[in-house]
Amino acid sequence: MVFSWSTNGASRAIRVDDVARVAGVSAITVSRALRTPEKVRPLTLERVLAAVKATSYQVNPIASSLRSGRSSFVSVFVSSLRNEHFANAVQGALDAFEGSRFRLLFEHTGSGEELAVERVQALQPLRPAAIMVTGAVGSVATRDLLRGLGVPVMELWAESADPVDMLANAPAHEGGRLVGRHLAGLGRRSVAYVGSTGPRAQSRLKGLADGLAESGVQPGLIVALEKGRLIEDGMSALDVVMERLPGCDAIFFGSDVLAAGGMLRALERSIDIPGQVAIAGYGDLYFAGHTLPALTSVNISDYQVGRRAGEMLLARLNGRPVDPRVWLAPVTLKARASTEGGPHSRGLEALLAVAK
Amino acid sequence: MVFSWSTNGASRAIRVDDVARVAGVSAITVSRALRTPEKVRPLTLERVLAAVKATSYQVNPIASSLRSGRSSFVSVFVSSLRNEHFANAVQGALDAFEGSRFRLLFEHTGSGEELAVERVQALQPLRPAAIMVTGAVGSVATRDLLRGLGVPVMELWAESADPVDMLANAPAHEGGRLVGRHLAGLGRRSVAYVGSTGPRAQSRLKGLADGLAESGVQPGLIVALEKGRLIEDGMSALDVVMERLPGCDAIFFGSDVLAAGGMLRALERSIDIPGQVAIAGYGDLYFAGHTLPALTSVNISDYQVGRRAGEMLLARLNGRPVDPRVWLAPVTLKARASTEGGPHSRGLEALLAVAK
DNA sequence: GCCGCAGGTGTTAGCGCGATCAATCGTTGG
DNA sequence: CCAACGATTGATCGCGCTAACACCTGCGGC
Repeated sequence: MVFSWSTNGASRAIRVDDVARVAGVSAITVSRALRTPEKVRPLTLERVLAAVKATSYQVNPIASSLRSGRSSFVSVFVSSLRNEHFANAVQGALDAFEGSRFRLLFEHTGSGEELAVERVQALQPLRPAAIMVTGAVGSVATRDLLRGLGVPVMELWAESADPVDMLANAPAHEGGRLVGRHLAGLGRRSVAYVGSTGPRAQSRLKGLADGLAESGVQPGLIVALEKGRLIEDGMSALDVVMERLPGCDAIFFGSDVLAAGGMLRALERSIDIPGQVAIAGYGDLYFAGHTLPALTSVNISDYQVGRRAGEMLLARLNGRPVDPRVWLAPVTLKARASTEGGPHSRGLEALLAVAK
Repeated sequence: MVFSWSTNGASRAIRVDDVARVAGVSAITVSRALRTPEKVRPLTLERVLAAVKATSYQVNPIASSLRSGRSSFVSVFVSSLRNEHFANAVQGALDAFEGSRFRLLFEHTGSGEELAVERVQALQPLRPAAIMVTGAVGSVATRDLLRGLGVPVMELWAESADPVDMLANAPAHEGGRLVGRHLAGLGRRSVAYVGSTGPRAQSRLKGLADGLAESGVQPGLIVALEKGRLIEDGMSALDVVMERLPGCDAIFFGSDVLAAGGMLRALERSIDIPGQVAIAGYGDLYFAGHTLPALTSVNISDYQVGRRAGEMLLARLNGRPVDPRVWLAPVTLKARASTEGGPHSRGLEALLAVAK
């Protein structure tokens, strides 16, 4: 048996036994001191913690997971980090877990929009401490599987009225309603909606309709984009709107990027914004306040949604009850020049004025 | 019975023994069939794989890690996903590992810019299969520690000439040089640089200087922003430049967001772009081609950098040698109207023309 | 026949920790 | 002083897998 005492070689990692010996207690007491300190006498705790510090001991999460049947990983499903709101939310969750013993583990999502049953099944051997899913969990089979895992589940950006467990979201319906009310309140009567077709878009659209209805207005046209995410998509969507709803005096785009495209195309076509057509976006991306004219948009607190989601999960993981289990982020309308009066209220004419 | 483990939590998970029994072999043979199939007779392999399928067996990565001393996690350090380029790169890496047995694990980065020694030490018990770090690993202690772990290390977005192990990057020096050459070639002679102070910014600036030098031009002013990331920072930076370098005829911003701010402020101050001042950005974010005037920028293939980094790591993890160990992404100048002739070549006047 | 060798498979053991239950300690009241 | 009890601490074992080694088979060469 080769056993090296050399200090310069690949020295063996410190284990609970080593700490136990230094502290003059048994291994299990070290384990308890670190996991359930309230079950250890204060004096003992102190000695153990001192020994931990002295030996630079770090718990081996792998061995811990195998024995306890629970890992310290929070499995995260995110369809794409190229979506800025998703990326910001994930960063929020990361920040929430900073300093805790939990880490975020990215699961492969596959190509489909829906979270596939097999993807959840693949989680089982890992025994994640919690699961975070972007978007609602639609299929009943997947919901049952998730519940069966017996761990906290967080649905992010989900519109579901009946979450699997916990949910954090900026309610799209409310966002849409704020825009509808705003547009109708400004006297707009022929309103088009441009956006994708997912459940969040549906809520947003429903909200828009409800907001408009307060003033007796109905959406005049709905342009559903299958995969519309680019500025170019917004540009061509504006053309579609102007062709199919000639008297249109307001367009609500499902994202700020689309809205920016719409404004650019309007500029090209000499359509006055907001004079002829008011334009509103969704998401309040960093550039929204700086387009010309400044883009009216809905702020959805993306970072906060992820941050709060992380905090809720962490609370549950630490044994604290979380109530209520649904958290809705503040959704605020940022009314800017693209829909109403303001420094650039008359669109291009304002640019001229600035340029003198 | 595929779902038996989920519906009533009582049922035990499938283990190697179960598969072994079905296949009529020993547990170790099952393990070998899955990890090193070339060491198993084809006929046996077939029988085992059939049994795996029949039992819906999934390897328990936790137990595997504990025994083998090597996990299937790739530890990732990213300072912030709010940086779009970083988020895109991470998505690239995620896509590269899709379908493999490896998963990305997000490590807490702490507040400091540099990767702290303790953060790497904290990895030790986890035995990650590989490590991915955003930015170069500067400190010698951290470098030694990383090497000591004996796993593949990937430095992303690092300018280092002497990587710890592997490196994937869009060379900032080259990007800067392209801009310098471009600006000087257009006759610009009084060039300012606005950007942050990190190592990548240094390379970019060095590249700019080299590119300008080809035409005998030197940077006329360097504005170092400690934490400049917002449009507003770009706006105020333009004011600084115009005050301290009155004859300035070109500004290179370290990011497109800063550049957008600069252009907006120029518009407010009736500074003609590119007539009076040419403006170039860096990163070629999605809006760069759609500002007015369109923003000249440097495309850095952010998604590809992460994707390729993931592929290189995966190759090494699968035992294939990776050579060369440094991959430099294509860096291309997207020359647009903000620096040169084109549809909006005369800045505001072009807007007027479009507006008729 | 016998050895040597290599490819294929099995046996044993233990990775490091914590669930479980047993043992011990300290305190209180009679 | 001792019993009774709760509060601490300890001994044992196994979580599921695979490294290390043992063994077994078949084959070629002498």
